[in-house]
Order: sequence, then structure tokens, then C-alpha cells
Amino acid sequence: MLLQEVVATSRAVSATRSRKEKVRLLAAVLAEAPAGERPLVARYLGGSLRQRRTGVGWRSLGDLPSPADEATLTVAEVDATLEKVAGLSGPGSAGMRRTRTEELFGRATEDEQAWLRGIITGEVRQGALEAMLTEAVAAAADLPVKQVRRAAMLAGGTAYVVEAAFEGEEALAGIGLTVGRPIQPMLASSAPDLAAALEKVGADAAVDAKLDGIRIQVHRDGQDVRIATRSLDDITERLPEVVEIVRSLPADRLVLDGEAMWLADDGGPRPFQETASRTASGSGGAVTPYFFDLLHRDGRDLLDLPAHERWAELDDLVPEPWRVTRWRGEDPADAQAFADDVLASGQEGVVVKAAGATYDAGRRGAAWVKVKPVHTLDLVVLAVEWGSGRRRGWLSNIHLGARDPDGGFVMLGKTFKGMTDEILAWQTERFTELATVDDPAADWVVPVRPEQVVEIAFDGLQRSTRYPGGLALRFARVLRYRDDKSAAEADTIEAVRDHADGPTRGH
DNA sequence: TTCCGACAGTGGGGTCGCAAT
DNA sequence: ATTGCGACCCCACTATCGGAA
Repeated sequence: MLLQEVVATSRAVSATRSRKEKVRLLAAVLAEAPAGERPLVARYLGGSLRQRRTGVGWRSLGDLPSPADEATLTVAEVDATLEKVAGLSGPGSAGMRRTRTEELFGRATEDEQAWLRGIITGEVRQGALEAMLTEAVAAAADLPVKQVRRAAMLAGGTAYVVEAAFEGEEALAGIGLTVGRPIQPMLASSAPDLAAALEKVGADAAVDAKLDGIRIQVHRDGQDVRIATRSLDDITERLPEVVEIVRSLPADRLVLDGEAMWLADDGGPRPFQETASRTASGSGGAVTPYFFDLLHRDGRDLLDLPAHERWAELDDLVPEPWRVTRWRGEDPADAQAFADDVLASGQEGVVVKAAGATYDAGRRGAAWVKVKPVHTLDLVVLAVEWGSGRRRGWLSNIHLGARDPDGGFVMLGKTFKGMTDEILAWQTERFTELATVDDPAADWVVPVRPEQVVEIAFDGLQRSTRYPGGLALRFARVLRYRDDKSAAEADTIEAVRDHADGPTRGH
């Protein structure tokens, strides 16, 4: 199949806001794709590559050869080239990667170049990704979306079930949980406090400690153990201690869901950065797994059991030191006391879970609701960046600073979150007025007079080598602009430091 | 008719390995 | 030895569509 068909469809999908129309367009291409190419075409329509990593990113696609006049590239050729590019390593590989990439782009038309750039950097921006693709596959194969979605979640992606879907309902139904093949993990929505979370989840609930580590899904088949991350990356080699623990469990085949964390010497949690470092490099102290769900045990799939039954199996199989701390009860005041204890022990927060809910792979629903404490600061805007995509033309990403009592401001991070369209419009005007350059439109970053105070919510502070104070905000977002405060009344860097050393922060 | 669940988009900081400088 | 890049870990929030209520 010619790449041009996919590219033209992508443009058409971008052009309509109707999701039904997007799905219809995607399904039409799938229906006419040659049977052998359907999985690849599906991937491309859904905005992803077959290659997990290519080594080519935004920066490498800066200056490209002039486009071809005629559309001759096929999807198979693109895939073959990227496969070669992805396989390059060692001295000279960067040059080879560049040469092959330029060759590919030189054979692409202008439209195709733009599309290639988008899909390689992971920014197709057509308003349709995996979920729309799942619906399109269902439509093209004339099967219920629910069945296709379930198979896709259990197979680790829609592209893996395309062939089965076109074979028919029976083949699709044959795709279940397979020990050794990671599934899309179930995710949690969030609530501002425990009461709201309990309300959302319903009467029969449990409360789990939420650990600030790395999500792990562990599959064991005999002595063979594989560990996958949230994005289904295989990190088995980096966590040998977890492999040993899972091998020690009294079961032959099992699938576990949990969190891995590197503990401090006193047994308390380490900051996320340290667990992340330890997990990324595979060297350092031992990481401890904390499991909170059991999805398969010795030939029995547990996914569709109510949660409390899975939990009972988990308690039976996994010793307490390797399980997440869980509260079960009736009294909301009791639940609150548990949550307070969890926070006091230095953990990140809690997850409230419905005791009757099945394990819905890949879904972020009301069955799991996380609650984390929120901190706030009044900071000063030091600069602003022009937005992109739907924020083009608006000043979007703001640079945040704390007041330095000795004069000036100490930058602590940036944020683009929490802004409504109304706020974006307002701040674009406001910061254009405060700009300290003659032509604010000339540069990506626009420095401003440090006069505007903004109330910022954030999850915590982390060590930073990037910012001069040695501190950075984690998950900063705008709550509101404060016109009742001058910059001289903003929070100081000293207050921020005290905050960082606070007793409940842990680090 | 209104409400709300699910999606996509818009980016944040830190960390690593790797190849080039 | 240092630097830049790509990839992946953690992620919050808003706008929008379309089915549910």
C-alpha cells in the first residue's frame, strides 16, 4: 500500500472534529489494505511505529532534503527503512542513521515528510490515536468494539489483534491473558480528597497505600520471570532481586501487578528520583516489590473476578512484606485515619478501590481513585513561552520563580497546566504588556517584568541540577492568578526550602 | 435535554545510555 | 571528560464528542 493513502487519511482525520467521522475514515483505509499489511497500516493510522525506538527524534529532523514531487513510497518501505535505522549502533551509527533518514525523507512528498516527522516524534496530532483505531478496527471487521478493545488491552495494543479481528469473532475471542505477554495495566482516576474518592468508588471499598515508585507487571511461567513497566517495556534484567522473590512464591504460573521501590536504610520510602535511577540503571541497592493485584494463578485467569476475590488470592500467595498495605472496612473515619498513617509514613498518597470491580486492563475508571496531598505557593512569573498546536498564538508555558529576600527571583520550574482558554487569552495580553523585549513575537521565550503573582499547586519538591536553587517543583499547575498580591508579597525561596525539609515530605 | 465518561492534546522534571565532540 | 540527544520513568489538567441518564 502506498504511504500516500495513509497520509491523505491522516489529513482528512485532522480536518474533522467528529470522532465518528475520524473512525469512519480510518476504517475505510483498513478495509482496503492488503491483508498482510493490515497490522502495519493500522499502526500508522493510529499514530505509532512498529519500532519501539528508532534513535531519531525531534532534533535530528531539523533540516531535511527537499521533498519529492511524486508519491512513490510504500508503507512497507518506510517500515523496512525504520527497522534498519533502529538497528544501528556503535561508532558511526549516528552518521548512518542520518544518511538513511535523509534518504527516506528525500523520497517523500511534502505531505509525507510532515507526516513522517509527526509519527517519528510521536506527535501526529490528528485527534485520533489508539482508542479511535480500536473503534476503526471494530468497524472495518464488523465486530463489537467491546470485544476488540478487550483483546487489544490483553494483547498489549490494537495492532496485535488486527489480523484476528479480520479473521472473525472466534479468533478474536481466542485472545486472552497469556502468561509472559504483558497487558495494558489498569489505571486510576483522581479525586481531591478521601471523601470524594470514597463517594466515587461506592460503598464497598478498600484503601491502598500509594507508593511513589515504578509500576511493575510480573509474569512467571515456571522459572521464567519477566517484568514489564507501565508502558510494557521489559525491565527484567534490571530487577534481578524481584525475579528471585517472584520465583520463591508457591505457584508455577502467575501474573502480578504492583509497584517497585528502593527503600531507605531505615526502611522508609526513598524519593522517586532515587528509585527511578536505581530502576533505570540496574545498579545500586535492592529494589523491593509491593504487589496489589493478582491477575492469573496456575491456569486460572482472575481478571473477571471481583477485586476482593483477587485480593484474597493475593493474600494467600504473596507474603505480607511484598504486598501493598491495604485497609478494608466500613467506617469512613477509619479510612481517613489509615490514609493519615500512610502519609505520615512518608508514602505518596492512597488509592481507593472498589471491592466488587473487575480488573479492566487499560482503563482509567471510577473503580480505582487516587488521592494525593496538594501543596501551594504564590510565585512570580519570570518569562512565558509561545504555545504550539491548539495553543499557537497564545502565550502558554510560564516560568515560575520564588522571591529571593536578597533581591531577584529564583526559578523553580515551568507550567502550562490548569489554564482555561479564557486564562490563556488573558495571560497572552497581560504578558505581552509586561514583556521586556521590543518584539515579543520574535522569540519563543518572552522575558517579562517580574510583577505577576500566580498561585501554583504542586505535588512536592525534587532535587534539581537545572535550576539555580537546586530545587524544582513536581507537577506544577496554575490554580489562579493573584491580582491581590504584589511580587513583593510572593513566597520566598526560604519558605520553599522549609517546605522541602518539612516532616511529611520525607525528602 | 442535560450530564458525564473517555480521549487527545499540551506540555512539566529527572534519569539513564550512547555517540559525538 | 563533557555534551547533546533520544527514550522512558513519574505525571495534571482542559476541551470536546457522543453515549448514558
